[in-house]
Amino acid sequence: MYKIGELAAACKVKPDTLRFYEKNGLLHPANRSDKGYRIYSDDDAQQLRFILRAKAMGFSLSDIRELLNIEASRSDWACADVKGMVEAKVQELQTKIDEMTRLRDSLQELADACCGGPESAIHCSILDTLETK
Amino acid sequence: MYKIGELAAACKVKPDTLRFYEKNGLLHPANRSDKGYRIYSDDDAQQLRFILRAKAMGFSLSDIRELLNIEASRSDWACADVKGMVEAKVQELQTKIDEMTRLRDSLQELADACCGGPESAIHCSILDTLETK
DNA sequence: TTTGACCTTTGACCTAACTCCAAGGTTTAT
DNA sequence: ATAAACCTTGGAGTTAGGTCAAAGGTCAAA
Ligand SMILES: [Zn+2]
Ligand SMILES: [Zn+2]
Ligand SMILES: [Zn+2]
Ligand SMILES: [Zn+2]
Repeated sequence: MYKIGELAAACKVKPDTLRFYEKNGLLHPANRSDKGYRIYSDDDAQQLRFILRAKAMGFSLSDIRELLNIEASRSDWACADVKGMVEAKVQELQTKIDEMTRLRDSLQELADACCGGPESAIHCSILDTLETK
Repeated sequence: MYKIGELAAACKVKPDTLRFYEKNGLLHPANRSDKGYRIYSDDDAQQLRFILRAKAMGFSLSDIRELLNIEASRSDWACADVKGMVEAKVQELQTKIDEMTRLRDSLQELADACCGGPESAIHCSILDTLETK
């Protein structure tokens, strides 16, 4: 059984983060002390670690809420459901990667065309390109 | 000379966007009509196109403010300054791309380990992995 | 007993880049 | 002349994931 500061320290997050997760339906402490302090169980601690691991894998908090629902009653779901979520996330990331790669290449091309020298930018091809596409 | 709605339509943005750019020091209309309407000149229109092109290349509005400063007095800057900005942006994008690629690969690995079948997720390796790293 | 480290709640603030709304004045078309 | 379509300002709301501050209650050690 942990008080909020203890669990937060153990998982290297701030107490406010745990309150935020609670407000957003991700982690409710098992109970409260008679004075109203949040008391977290070992199961809660494990669930927090689940949340943090999923976050580190790139899932949003709303993805994680879904994953926790599935985890809470695994037998109601199929592997296909879970794998589908993960693959959708892969696709989402891939789309962003592609877009950023495209931007990076355009910028690199822009940079390559500029002499990069110490003289005045009056003739700078980068500015020229931005000025008149 | 354009009223705000005309310039906005010509560049496919909303009037509110132009007001936002003005408030943020990116584009001030050349003058105002006697009744207070914003009046944009052709130079303003060109500057807006500069802004939109730079945005499409991935520059933030604060980057663009800097680019506009340079553009406004090109002779005070060197090509090296401009090229440096662009290369910093390339590096910034590259860092994000690398991070997202790492995430994508981890997720793909997670997905590959799951059978993805229609049976119950009780044995799902994805959930197992998230539960106990 | 008193200090200091905890805990509680409510609610504001942060970044980025808009987007929308309300209440009112102006211009344009019919 | 009047209605639609425009313009003005100020200020609030959006998304995501927290982070902080204020005002007060609680607990442990010296
Ligand atoms: Zn040069
Ligand atoms: Zn140059
Ligand atoms: Zn399976
Ligand atoms: Zn599975």
